[in-house]
Amino acid sequence: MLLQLDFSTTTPIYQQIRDQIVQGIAKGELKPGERLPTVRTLASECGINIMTASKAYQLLKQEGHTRGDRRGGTFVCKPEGDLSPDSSIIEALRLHLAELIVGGMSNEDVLTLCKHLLDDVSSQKNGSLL
Amino acid sequence: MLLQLDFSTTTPIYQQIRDQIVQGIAKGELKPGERLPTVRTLASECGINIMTASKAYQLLKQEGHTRGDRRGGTFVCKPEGDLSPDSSIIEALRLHLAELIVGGMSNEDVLTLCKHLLDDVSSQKNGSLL
Amino acid sequence: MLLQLDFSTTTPIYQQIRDQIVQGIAKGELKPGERLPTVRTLASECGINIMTASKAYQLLKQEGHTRGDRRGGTFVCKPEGDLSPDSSIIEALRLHLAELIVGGMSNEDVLTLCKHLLDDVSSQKNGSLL
Amino acid sequence: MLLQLDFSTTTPIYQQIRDQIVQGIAKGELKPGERLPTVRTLASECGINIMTASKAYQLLKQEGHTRGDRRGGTFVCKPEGDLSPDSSIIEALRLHLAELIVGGMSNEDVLTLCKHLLDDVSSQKNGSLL
DNA sequence: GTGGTCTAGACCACA
DNA sequence: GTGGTCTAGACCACG
Repeated sequence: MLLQLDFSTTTPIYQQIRDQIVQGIAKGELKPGERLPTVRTLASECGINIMTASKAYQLLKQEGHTRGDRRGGTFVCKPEGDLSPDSSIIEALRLHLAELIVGGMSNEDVLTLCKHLLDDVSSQKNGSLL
Repeated sequence: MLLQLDFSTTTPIYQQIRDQIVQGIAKGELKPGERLPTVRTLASECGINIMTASKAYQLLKQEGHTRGDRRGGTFVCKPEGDLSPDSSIIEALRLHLAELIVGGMSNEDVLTLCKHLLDDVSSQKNGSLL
Repeated sequence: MLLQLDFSTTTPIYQQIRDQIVQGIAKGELKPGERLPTVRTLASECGINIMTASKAYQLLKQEGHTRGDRRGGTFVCKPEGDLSPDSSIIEALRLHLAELIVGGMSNEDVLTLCKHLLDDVSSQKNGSLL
Repeated sequence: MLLQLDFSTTTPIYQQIRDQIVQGIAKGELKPGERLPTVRTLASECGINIMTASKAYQLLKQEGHTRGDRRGGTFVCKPEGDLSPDSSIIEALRLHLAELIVGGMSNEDVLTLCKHLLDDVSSQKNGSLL
Protein backbone atom coordinates (compact mmCIF):
# COMPACT_ATOMS: atom_id res chain seq x y z
CA MET A 1 0.00 0.00 0.00
CA LEU A 2 2.06 2.90 -1.29
CA LEU A 3 0.72 6.40 -1.11
CA GLN A 4 1.16 8.73 -4.05
CA LEU A 5 1.09 12.27 -2.76
CA ASP A 6 1.02 15.33 -4.97
CA PHE A 7 2.22 18.42 -3.16
CA SER A 8 1.32 20.71 -6.04
CA THR A 9 -2.39 20.08 -6.12
CA THR A 10 -5.10 22.04 -4.37
CA THR A 11 -6.24 18.93 -2.51
CA PRO A 12 -4.93 18.97 1.07
CA ILE A 13 -2.33 16.34 1.84
CA TYR A 14 -4.30 14.84 4.70
CA GLN A 15 -7.24 14.49 2.34
CA GLN A 16 -5.13 12.72 -0.26
CA ILE A 17 -3.98 10.24 2.37
CA ARG A 18 -7.53 9.65 3.56
CA ASP A 19 -8.79 9.24 -0.02
CA GLN A 20 -6.17 6.71 -0.99
CA ILE A 21 -6.73 4.66 2.13
CA VAL A 22 -10.46 4.63 1.44
CA GLN A 23 -9.76 3.47 -2.09
CA GLY A 24 -7.41 0.82 -0.71
CA ILE A 25 -10.22 -0.45 1.47
CA ALA A 26 -12.65 -0.47 -1.46
CA LYS A 27 -10.21 -2.45 -3.57
CA GLY A 28 -9.61 -4.91 -0.80
CA GLU A 29 -5.91 -4.09 -0.59
CA LEU A 30 -6.57 -3.06 2.97
CA LYS A 31 -8.67 -5.64 4.77
CA PRO A 32 -10.71 -5.22 7.95
CA GLY A 33 -8.50 -5.84 10.95
CA GLU A 34 -5.34 -4.88 9.13
CA ARG A 35 -3.06 -2.50 10.93
CA LEU A 36 -2.05 0.82 9.47
CA PRO A 37 1.45 2.25 9.99
CA THR A 38 1.89 4.67 12.83
CA VAL A 39 1.56 8.36 12.15
CA ARG A 40 5.28 8.76 12.72
CA THR A 41 6.18 6.07 10.21
CA LEU A 42 3.74 7.41 7.68
CA ALA A 43 4.94 10.97 8.16
CA SER A 44 8.62 10.18 7.78
CA GLU A 45 8.04 7.89 4.80
CA CYS A 46 6.03 10.54 2.97
CA GLY A 47 8.11 13.49 4.01
CA ILE A 48 5.24 15.28 5.65
CA ASN A 49 4.49 16.79 9.00
CA ILE A 50 3.29 14.46 11.77
CA MET A 51 0.31 16.73 12.34
CA THR A 52 -0.74 16.16 8.75
CA ALA A 53 -0.58 12.38 9.03
CA SER A 54 -2.40 12.59 12.33
CA LYS A 55 -5.16 14.67 10.82
CA ALA A 56 -5.70 12.07 8.10
CA TYR A 57 -6.00 9.29 10.66
CA GLN A 58 -8.35 11.39 12.77
CA LEU A 59 -10.59 11.85 9.76
CA LEU A 60 -10.61 8.15 8.94
CA LYS A 61 -11.49 7.23 12.50
CA GLN A 62 -14.22 9.84 12.66
CA GLU A 63 -15.73 8.50 9.46
CA GLY A 64 -15.70 4.98 10.81
CA HIS A 65 -13.19 3.56 8.37
CA THR A 66 -10.69 2.78 11.11
CA ARG A 67 -10.73 2.37 14.87
CA GLY A 68 -8.10 2.78 17.53
CA ASP A 69 -6.86 -0.07 19.66
CA ARG A 70 -6.35 0.11 23.38
CA ARG A 71 -2.63 -0.49 22.97
CA GLY A 72 -2.32 2.29 20.42
CA GLY A 73 -2.52 0.98 16.86
CA THR A 74 -4.91 1.99 14.12
CA PHE A 75 -6.90 -0.75 12.42
CA VAL A 76 -9.14 -0.92 9.39
CA CYS A 77 -12.71 -1.78 10.29
CA LYS A 78 -16.01 -2.23 8.56
CA PRO A 79 -18.21 0.78 8.92
CA GLU A 80 -21.68 -0.04 10.17
CA GLY A 81 -24.98 1.63 9.61
CA ASP A 82 -23.57 3.77 6.83
CA LEU A 83 -26.10 2.31 4.44
CA SER A 84 -27.54 5.64 3.34
CA PRO A 85 -24.94 7.07 0.98
CA ASP A 86 -23.81 10.49 2.05
CA SER A 87 -25.65 13.14 0.09
CA SER A 88 -22.46 15.12 -0.41
CA ILE A 89 -20.95 12.15 -2.26
CA ILE A 90 -24.03 11.94 -4.45
CA GLU A 91 -23.74 15.63 -5.23
CA ALA A 92 -20.06 15.32 -6.07
CA LEU A 93 -20.85 12.35 -8.27
CA ARG A 94 -23.59 14.28 -10.03
CA LEU A 95 -21.18 17.13 -10.71
CA HIS A 96 -18.46 14.92 -12.12
CA LEU A 97 -20.89 13.08 -14.36
CA ALA A 98 -22.10 16.45 -15.62
CA GLU A 99 -18.52 17.48 -16.36
CA LEU A 100 -18.02 14.41 -18.49
CA ILE A 101 -21.26 15.08 -20.37
CA VAL A 102 -20.25 18.68 -21.00
CA GLY A 103 -16.86 17.38 -22.09
CA GLY A 104 -18.55 15.71 -25.00
CA MET A 105 -19.15 12.15 -23.82
CA SER A 106 -22.44 10.40 -24.43
CA ASN A 107 -24.46 8.84 -21.61
CA GLU A 108 -23.39 5.42 -22.80
CA ASP A 109 -19.72 6.35 -22.82
CA VAL A 110 -19.98 7.67 -19.29
CA LEU A 111 -21.76 4.54 -18.11
CA THR A 112 -19.16 2.20 -19.54
CA LEU A 113 -16.48 4.38 -18.00
CA CYS A 114 -18.22 4.01 -14.64
CA LYS A 115 -18.43 0.28 -15.14
CA HIS A 116 -14.71 0.04 -15.80
CA LEU A 117 -13.86 2.23 -12.83
CA LEU A 118 -16.09 0.12 -10.63
CA ASP A 119 -14.41 -3.07 -11.77
CA ASP A 120 -11.08 -1.48 -11.04
CA VAL A 121 -12.10 -0.02 -7.72
CA SER A 122 -13.61 -3.17 -6.30
CA SER A 123 -11.56 -5.79 -8.10
CA GLN A 124 -10.14 -7.88 -5.30
CA LYS A 125 -13.11 -7.44 -3.05
CA ASN A 126 -15.58 -9.06 -5.39
CA GLY A 127 -13.22 -11.15 -7.40
CA SER A 128 -10.71 -13.10 -5.36
CA LEU A 129 -13.29 -14.46 -2.98
CA LEU A 130 -15.69 -16.00 -5.47
CA MET B 1 -31.39 29.27 -13.72
CA LEU B 2 -31.32 29.84 -10.01
CA LEU B 3 -28.16 29.31 -8.07
CA GLN B 4 -28.13 27.66 -4.67
CA LEU B 5 -25.12 28.86 -2.72
CA ASP B 6 -23.97 27.42 0.56
CA PHE B 7 -21.93 29.95 2.49
CA SER B 8 -21.09 27.56 5.30
CA THR B 9 -19.15 25.04 3.28
CA THR B 10 -15.41 25.13 2.57
CA THR B 11 -16.07 25.04 -1.17
CA PRO B 12 -15.36 28.55 -2.47
CA ILE B 13 -18.40 30.47 -3.64
CA TYR B 14 -16.94 31.08 -7.08
CA GLN B 15 -16.44 27.34 -7.42
CA GLN B 16 -20.03 26.63 -6.46
CA ILE B 17 -21.21 29.08 -9.08
CA ARG B 18 -18.95 27.53 -11.68
CA ASP B 19 -20.11 24.02 -10.78
CA GLN B 20 -23.78 24.84 -11.01
CA ILE B 21 -23.39 26.59 -14.34
CA VAL B 22 -21.53 23.59 -15.70
CA GLN B 23 -24.36 21.38 -14.51
CA GLY B 24 -26.84 23.77 -16.10
CA ILE B 25 -25.02 23.39 -19.40
CA ALA B 26 -25.00 19.61 -19.06
CA LYS B 27 -28.72 19.57 -18.35
CA GLY B 28 -29.44 21.79 -21.29
CA GLU B 29 -30.95 24.52 -19.13
CA LEU B 30 -28.19 26.72 -20.46
CA LYS B 31 -27.83 26.40 -24.20
CA PRO B 32 -24.84 27.33 -26.36
CA GLY B 33 -25.11 30.96 -27.38
CA GLU B 34 -27.26 31.86 -24.43
CA ARG B 35 -26.25 34.92 -22.50
CA LEU B 36 -25.37 34.72 -18.84
CA PRO B 37 -26.34 37.51 -16.43
CA THR B 38 -23.73 40.19 -15.97
CA VAL B 39 -21.33 39.87 -13.07
CA ARG B 40 -23.07 42.76 -11.36
CA THR B 41 -26.51 41.22 -11.73
CA LEU B 42 -25.30 37.85 -10.55
CA ALA B 43 -23.48 39.41 -7.61
CA SER B 44 -26.44 41.41 -6.42
CA GLU B 45 -28.88 38.54 -6.91
CA CYS B 46 -26.72 36.18 -4.90
CA GLY B 47 -25.70 38.75 -2.34
CA ILE B 48 -22.01 38.35 -3.04
CA ASN B 49 -19.18 40.59 -4.06
CA ILE B 50 -18.63 41.48 -7.70
CA MET B 51 -15.10 40.11 -7.62
CA THR B 52 -16.36 36.72 -6.46
CA ALA B 53 -18.85 36.56 -9.32
CA SER B 54 -16.17 37.77 -11.68
CA LYS B 55 -13.81 35.04 -10.56
CA ALA B 56 -16.41 32.40 -11.31
CA TYR B 57 -16.86 33.80 -14.81
CA GLN B 58 -13.13 33.92 -15.38
CA LEU B 59 -12.90 30.26 -14.41
CA LEU B 60 -15.67 29.30 -16.81
CA LYS B 61 -14.09 31.27 -19.61
CA GLN B 62 -10.68 29.81 -18.97
CA GLU B 63 -12.12 26.30 -19.06
CA GLY B 64 -13.83 27.01 -22.36
CA HIS B 65 -17.38 26.70 -21.07
CA THR B 66 -18.18 30.32 -21.82
CA ARG B 67 -16.89 33.06 -24.07
CA GLY B 68 -16.68 36.74 -23.38
CA ASP B 69 -17.78 39.14 -26.09
CA ARG B 70 -16.03 42.47 -26.05
CA ARG B 71 -19.24 44.07 -27.22
CA GLY B 72 -20.78 43.10 -23.93
CA GLY B 73 -21.84 40.06 -22.03
CA THR B 74 -20.76 36.50 -21.42
CA PHE B 75 -22.12 33.64 -23.49
CA VAL B 76 -22.28 29.89 -23.19
CA CYS B 77 -20.26 28.25 -25.92
CA LYS B 78 -19.82 24.79 -27.30
CA PRO B 79 -16.83 22.90 -26.06
CA GLU B 80 -14.45 21.93 -28.80
CA GLY B 81 -11.74 19.35 -29.10
CA ASP B 82 -12.05 18.38 -25.46
CA LEU B 83 -12.45 14.79 -26.53
CA SER B 84 -10.03 13.38 -23.98
CA PRO B 85 -11.81 13.55 -20.63
CA ASP B 86 -9.71 15.32 -18.03
CA SER B 87 -7.80 12.79 -15.96
CA SER B 88 -8.50 14.70 -12.78
CA ILE B 89 -12.21 14.21 -13.31
CA ILE B 90 -11.67 10.50 -13.83
CA GLU B 91 -9.70 10.32 -10.60
CA ALA B 92 -12.39 12.20 -8.70
CA LEU B 93 -14.98 9.85 -10.15
CA ARG B 94 -12.94 6.82 -9.16
CA LEU B 95 -12.72 8.11 -5.62
CA HIS B 96 -16.42 8.77 -5.26
CA LEU B 97 -17.31 5.38 -6.65
CA ALA B 98 -14.94 3.83 -4.14
CA GLU B 99 -16.62 5.76 -1.34
CA LEU B 100 -19.97 4.31 -2.30
CA ILE B 101 -18.54 0.80 -2.42
CA VAL B 102 -16.97 1.21 0.99
CA GLY B 103 -20.26 2.63 2.21
CA GLY B 104 -21.81 -0.77 1.60
CA MET B 105 -23.36 -0.49 -1.85
CA SER B 106 -22.95 -3.25 -4.40
CA ASN B 107 -21.54 -2.61 -7.85
CA GLU B 108 -25.02 -2.97 -9.31
CA ASP B 109 -26.51 -0.46 -6.88
CA VAL B 110 -23.81 2.05 -7.75
CA LEU B 111 -24.35 1.55 -11.45
CA THR B 112 -28.09 2.12 -11.24
CA LEU B 113 -27.42 5.18 -9.13
CA CYS B 114 -25.09 6.48 -11.84
CA LYS B 115 -27.73 5.76 -14.45
CA HIS B 116 -30.32 7.76 -12.55
CA LEU B 117 -27.92 10.64 -11.99
CA LEU B 118 -27.03 10.65 -15.66
CA ASP B 119 -30.66 10.76 -16.69
CA ASP B 120 -31.14 13.65 -14.31
CA VAL B 121 -28.01 15.46 -15.36
CA SER B 122 -28.59 15.29 -19.09
CA SER B 123 -32.37 15.21 -19.19
CA GLN B 124 -33.20 18.01 -21.59
CA LYS B 125 -30.09 17.56 -23.64
CA ASN B 126 -30.98 14.10 -24.82
CA GLY B 127 -34.57 14.95 -25.39
CA SER B 128 -36.70 13.04 -22.91
CA LEU B 129 -39.36 15.64 -23.58
CA LEU B 130 -39.38 15.39 -27.36
CA MET C 1 -7.84 43.44 -47.21
CA LEU C 2 -10.19 41.52 -44.98
CA LEU C 3 -10.13 42.02 -41.26
CA GLN C 4 -10.36 39.04 -38.96
CA LEU C 5 -11.76 40.22 -35.66
CA ASP C 6 -11.96 38.08 -32.57
CA PHE C 7 -14.51 39.39 -30.11
CA SER C 8 -13.55 36.88 -27.45
CA THR C 9 -9.98 37.93 -26.95
CA THR C 10 -8.63 40.39 -24.43
CA THR C 11 -7.21 42.56 -27.20
CA PRO C 12 -9.47 45.57 -27.79
CA ILE C 13 -11.25 45.55 -31.13
CA TYR C 14 -9.87 48.93 -32.18
CA GLN C 15 -6.39 47.58 -31.48
CA GLN C 16 -7.00 44.48 -33.60
CA ILE C 17 -8.06 46.69 -36.49
CA ARG C 18 -5.03 48.92 -36.09
CA ASP C 19 -2.70 45.90 -35.84
CA GLN C 20 -4.02 44.22 -38.95
CA ILE C 21 -3.80 47.40 -40.98
CA VAL C 22 -0.21 47.90 -39.86
CA GLN C 23 0.55 44.35 -40.91
CA GLY C 24 -1.17 45.00 -44.22
CA ILE C 25 1.12 47.96 -44.76
CA ALA C 26 4.18 45.91 -43.86
CA LYS C 27 3.20 43.19 -46.29
CA GLY C 28 2.58 45.70 -49.03
CA GLU C 29 -1.07 44.75 -49.36
CA LEU C 30 -1.84 48.31 -48.43
CA LYS C 31 0.30 50.73 -50.41
CA PRO C 32 1.07 54.36 -49.63
CA GLY C 33 -1.65 56.59 -51.09
CA GLU C 34 -4.23 53.86 -51.00
CA ARG C 35 -7.58 54.81 -49.54
CA LEU C 36 -9.07 53.04 -46.56
CA PRO C 37 -12.81 52.41 -46.28
CA THR C 38 -14.80 54.96 -44.32
CA VAL C 39 -15.41 54.32 -40.65
CA ARG C 40 -19.08 53.73 -41.43
CA THR C 41 -18.31 51.12 -44.06
CA LEU C 42 -15.76 49.43 -41.87
CA ALA C 43 -18.07 49.45 -38.88
CA SER C 44 -21.03 47.96 -40.69
CA GLU C 45 -18.94 45.35 -42.47
CA CYS C 46 -17.38 44.17 -39.23
CA GLY C 47 -20.48 44.47 -37.11
CA ILE C 48 -18.91 46.88 -34.69
CA ASN C 49 -19.69 50.26 -33.28
CA ILE C 50 -18.71 53.32 -35.34
CA MET C 51 -16.90 54.75 -32.35
CA THR C 52 -14.70 51.66 -32.30
CA ALA C 53 -13.77 51.94 -35.95
CA SER C 54 -13.18 55.63 -35.47
CA LYS C 55 -10.86 55.01 -32.56
CA ALA C 56 -8.77 52.62 -34.66
CA TYR C 57 -8.42 55.22 -37.41
CA GLN C 58 -7.55 57.90 -34.88
CA LEU C 59 -4.77 55.71 -33.55
CA LEU C 60 -3.37 55.01 -37.02
CA LYS C 61 -3.36 58.70 -37.89
CA GLN C 62 -1.73 59.62 -34.63
CA GLU C 63 0.99 57.05 -35.21
CA GLY C 64 1.64 58.42 -38.68
CA HIS C 65 0.51 55.34 -40.56
CA THR C 66 -2.32 57.20 -42.27
CA ARG C 67 -3.30 60.80 -42.93
CA GLY C 68 -6.58 62.50 -43.48
CA ASP C 69 -7.47 64.21 -46.74
CA ARG C 70 -9.05 67.63 -47.03
CA ARG C 71 -12.12 66.07 -48.63
CA GLY C 72 -12.51 63.50 -45.89
CA GLY C 73 -10.89 60.21 -46.82
CA THR C 74 -8.21 58.31 -44.95
CA PHE C 75 -5.06 57.36 -46.84
CA VAL C 76 -2.10 55.18 -46.12
CA CYS C 77 1.14 57.14 -45.94
CA LYS C 78 4.78 56.51 -45.29
CA PRO C 79 5.76 57.46 -41.78
CA GLU C 80 8.77 59.76 -41.64
CA GLY C 81 11.42 60.19 -39.01
CA ASP C 82 10.32 57.06 -37.19
CA LEU C 83 13.72 55.58 -37.68
CA SER C 84 14.39 54.88 -34.02
CA PRO C 85 12.30 51.84 -33.24
CA ASP C 86 9.91 52.43 -30.38
CA SER C 87 11.35 51.07 -27.18
CA SER C 88 8.01 49.57 -26.20
CA ILE C 89 8.11 47.42 -29.32
CA ILE C 90 11.61 46.28 -28.47
CA GLU C 91 10.46 45.38 -24.97
CA ALA C 92 7.47 43.46 -26.29
CA LEU C 93 9.73 41.65 -28.72
CA ARG C 94 12.15 40.78 -25.94
CA LEU C 95 9.29 39.35 -23.90
CA HIS C 96 7.94 37.21 -26.70
CA LEU C 97 11.36 35.86 -27.56
CA ALA C 98 11.78 34.96 -23.89
CA GLU C 99 8.46 33.15 -23.92
CA LEU C 100 9.57 31.01 -26.83
CA ILE C 101 12.85 30.20 -25.10
CA VAL C 102 11.03 29.23 -21.91
CA GLY C 103 8.66 27.18 -24.06
CA GLY C 104 11.57 24.96 -24.94
CA MET C 105 12.83 26.33 -28.24
CA SER C 106 16.53 26.79 -28.88
CA ASN C 107 18.01 30.11 -29.97
CA GLU C 108 18.43 28.73 -33.48
CA ASP C 109 14.83 27.57 -33.67
CA VAL C 110 13.63 31.00 -32.61
CA LEU C 111 15.83 32.72 -35.16
CA THR C 112 14.62 30.61 -38.05
CA LEU C 113 11.07 31.22 -36.87
CA CYS C 114 11.75 34.96 -36.95
CA LYS C 115 13.23 34.61 -40.42
CA HIS C 116 10.13 32.85 -41.69
CA LEU C 117 7.83 35.37 -40.08
CA LEU C 118 9.83 38.21 -41.58
CA ASP C 119 9.63 36.66 -45.03
CA ASP C 120 5.90 36.31 -44.56
CA VAL C 121 5.40 39.75 -43.10
CA SER C 122 7.30 41.62 -45.77
CA SER C 123 6.76 39.34 -48.74
CA GLN C 124 5.29 41.61 -51.37
CA LYS C 125 7.20 44.62 -50.23
CA ASN C 126 10.62 43.17 -50.84
CA GLY C 127 9.73 40.52 -53.33
CA SER C 128 7.52 41.76 -56.12
CA LEU C 129 9.71 44.73 -56.88
CA LEU C 130 13.02 42.97 -57.35
CA MET D 1 15.76 39.35 -9.07
CA LEU D 2 14.44 42.87 -8.84
CA LEU D 3 11.15 43.76 -10.43
CA GLN D 4 10.63 47.02 -12.26
CA LEU D 5 6.97 47.93 -12.16
CA ASP D 6 5.40 50.74 -14.12
CA PHE D 7 2.21 51.92 -12.45
CA SER D 8 1.36 54.39 -15.18
CA THR D 9 0.95 51.91 -18.00
CA THR D 10 -2.25 50.12 -18.98
CA THR D 11 -0.55 46.75 -18.59
CA PRO D 12 -1.86 45.22 -15.36
CA ILE D 13 0.65 45.01 -12.56
CA TYR D 14 0.16 41.29 -12.13
CA GLN D 15 0.94 40.86 -15.81
CA GLN D 16 4.13 42.89 -15.50
CA ILE D 17 5.24 40.70 -12.62
CA ARG D 18 4.42 37.56 -14.57
CA ASP D 19 6.28 38.82 -17.64
CA GLN D 20 9.41 39.72 -15.75
CA ILE D 21 9.50 36.39 -13.95
CA VAL D 22 9.13 34.58 -17.26
CA GLN D 23 12.02 36.61 -18.61
CA GLY D 24 13.99 35.81 -15.49
CA ILE D 25 13.45 32.11 -16.14
CA ALA D 26 14.48 32.51 -19.77
CA LYS D 27 17.65 34.32 -18.75
CA GLY D 28 18.48 31.68 -16.20
CA GLU D 29 18.39 34.14 -13.33
CA LEU D 30 15.62 32.00 -11.94
CA LYS D 31 16.50 28.33 -12.08
CA PRO D 32 14.13 25.37 -11.91
CA GLY D 33 13.59 24.39 -8.30
CA GLU D 34 14.37 27.86 -7.02
CA ARG D 35 11.96 29.34 -4.55
CA LEU D 36 10.15 32.56 -5.29
CA PRO D 37 9.48 35.10 -2.54
CA THR D 38 6.16 34.70 -0.78
CA VAL D 39 3.23 36.73 -2.01
CA ARG D 40 3.44 38.83 1.13
CA THR D 41 7.12 39.57 0.70
CA LEU D 42 6.69 40.38 -2.96
CA ALA D 43 3.72 42.59 -2.24
CA SER D 44 5.43 44.60 0.46
CA GLU D 45 8.66 44.92 -1.52
CA CYS D 46 6.82 46.23 -4.56
CA GLY D 47 4.38 48.30 -2.60
CA ILE D 48 1.36 46.52 -4.02
CA ASN D 49 -1.59 44.64 -2.64
CA ILE D 50 -1.28 41.00 -1.69
CA MET D 51 -4.08 40.04 -4.05
CA THR D 52 -2.26 41.57 -6.97
CA ALA D 53 0.88 39.62 -6.18
CA SER D 54 -1.23 36.53 -5.64
CA LYS D 55 -2.86 36.93 -9.03
CA ALA D 56 0.54 37.05 -10.71
CA TYR D 57 1.54 33.83 -8.97
CA GLN D 58 -1.71 32.13 -9.93
CA LEU D 59 -1.10 33.06 -13.55
CA LEU D 60 2.42 31.63 -13.46
CA LYS D 61 1.22 28.45 -11.83
CA GLN D 62 -1.62 28.05 -14.27
CA GLU D 63 0.77 28.46 -17.19
CA GLY D 64 3.06 25.85 -15.74
CA HIS D 65 6.00 28.13 -15.10
CA THR D 66 5.85 27.60 -11.37
CA ARG D 67 4.52 25.03 -8.96
CA GLY D 68 3.01 25.55 -5.57
CA ASP D 69 4.06 23.26 -2.75
CA ARG D 70 1.47 22.71 -0.07
CA ARG D 71 4.24 22.54 2.46
CA GLY D 72 4.95 26.17 1.75
CA GLY D 73 6.27 28.34 -1.01
CA THR D 74 6.19 28.67 -4.74
CA PHE D 75 8.90 27.16 -6.91
CA VAL D 76 10.10 27.55 -10.46
CA CYS D 77 9.56 24.38 -12.41
CA LYS D 78 10.62 22.97 -15.72
CA PRO D 79 8.11 23.29 -18.51
CA GLU D 80 7.05 19.97 -19.92
CA GLY D 81 5.45 18.92 -23.15
CA ASP D 82 4.98 22.52 -24.25
CA LEU D 83 6.75 21.66 -27.46
CA SER D 84 4.27 23.40 -29.74
CA PRO D 85 4.82 27.11 -29.32
CA ASP D 86 1.61 28.91 -28.45
CA SER D 87 0.06 30.36 -31.58
CA SER D 88 -0.84 33.57 -29.79
CA ILE D 89 2.83 34.20 -29.12
CA ILE D 90 3.62 33.60 -32.77
CA GLU D 91 0.94 36.08 -33.77
CA ALA D 92 2.24 38.67 -31.34
CA LEU D 93 5.73 38.13 -32.68
CA ARG D 94 4.51 38.50 -36.24
CA LEU D 95 2.86 41.79 -35.34
CA HIS D 96 5.90 43.24 -33.64
CA LEU D 97 8.16 42.26 -36.52
CA ALA D 98 5.74 43.96 -38.88
CA GLU D 99 5.85 47.10 -36.75
CA LEU D 100 9.61 47.24 -37.06
CA ILE D 101 9.42 46.76 -40.83
CA VAL D 102 6.85 49.51 -41.14
CA GLY D 103 9.06 51.66 -38.93
CA GLY D 104 11.66 51.60 -41.65
CA MET D 105 13.98 48.79 -40.68
CA SER D 106 15.22 46.29 -43.24
CA ASN D 107 14.79 42.56 -42.78
CA GLU D 108 18.47 42.24 -42.00
CA ASP D 109 18.34 44.95 -39.35
CA VAL D 110 15.38 43.26 -37.70
CA LEU D 111 17.12 39.91 -37.73
CA THR D 112 20.28 41.24 -36.11
CA LEU D 113 18.11 42.98 -33.54
CA CYS D 114 16.41 39.67 -32.80
CA LYS D 115 19.78 38.00 -32.51
CA HIS D 116 20.96 40.55 -29.99
CA LEU D 117 17.77 40.31 -27.99
CA LEU D 118 18.03 36.54 -27.97
CA ASP D 119 21.59 36.67 -26.70
CA ASP D 120 20.44 39.01 -23.99
CA VAL D 121 17.36 37.02 -23.13
CA SER D 122 19.03 33.65 -22.82
CA SER D 123 22.51 34.70 -21.79
CA GLN D 124 23.10 32.61 -18.70
CA LYS D 125 20.99 29.73 -19.86
CA ASN D 126 23.20 28.92 -22.80
CA GLY D 127 26.33 29.45 -20.85
CA SER D 128 28.12 32.51 -22.16
CA LEU D 129 29.87 32.59 -18.82
CA LEU D 130 31.07 29.02 -18.74
C1' DG E 1 3.81 31.56 8.22
C1' DT E 2 1.86 30.17 3.57
C1' DG E 3 -1.46 30.70 0.09
C1' DG E 4 -6.60 31.09 -0.79
C1' DT E 5 -10.87 33.50 -0.18
C1' DC E 6 -14.00 37.25 0.54
C1' DT E 7 -15.71 42.08 1.20
C1' DA E 8 -16.66 46.97 0.17
C1' DG E 9 -15.71 50.45 -2.47
C1' DA E 10 -13.34 52.60 -6.19
C1' DC E 11 -11.34 53.63 -10.86
C1' DC E 12 -10.64 52.64 -15.68
C1' DA E 13 -10.79 50.86 -20.58
C1' DC E 14 -13.94 49.42 -23.90
C1' DA E 15 -18.05 49.62 -26.74
C1' DG F 1 -23.34 49.52 -18.99
C1' DT F 2 -19.76 45.76 -19.37
C1' DG F 3 -15.87 43.45 -17.62
C1' DG F 4 -11.08 44.18 -15.66
C1' DT F 5 -8.12 45.98 -12.15
C1' DC F 6 -6.62 47.52 -7.71
C1' DT F 7 -6.72 48.59 -2.64
C1' DA F 8 -7.01 47.79 2.37
C1' DG F 9 -8.16 44.93 5.60
C1' DA F 10 -9.89 40.63 7.23
C1' DC F 11 -10.68 35.57 7.94
C1' DC F 12 -9.58 30.77 7.17
C1' DA F 13 -7.50 26.17 5.89
C1' DC F 14 -3.26 24.04 5.76
C1' DG F 15 1.17 22.49 7.44
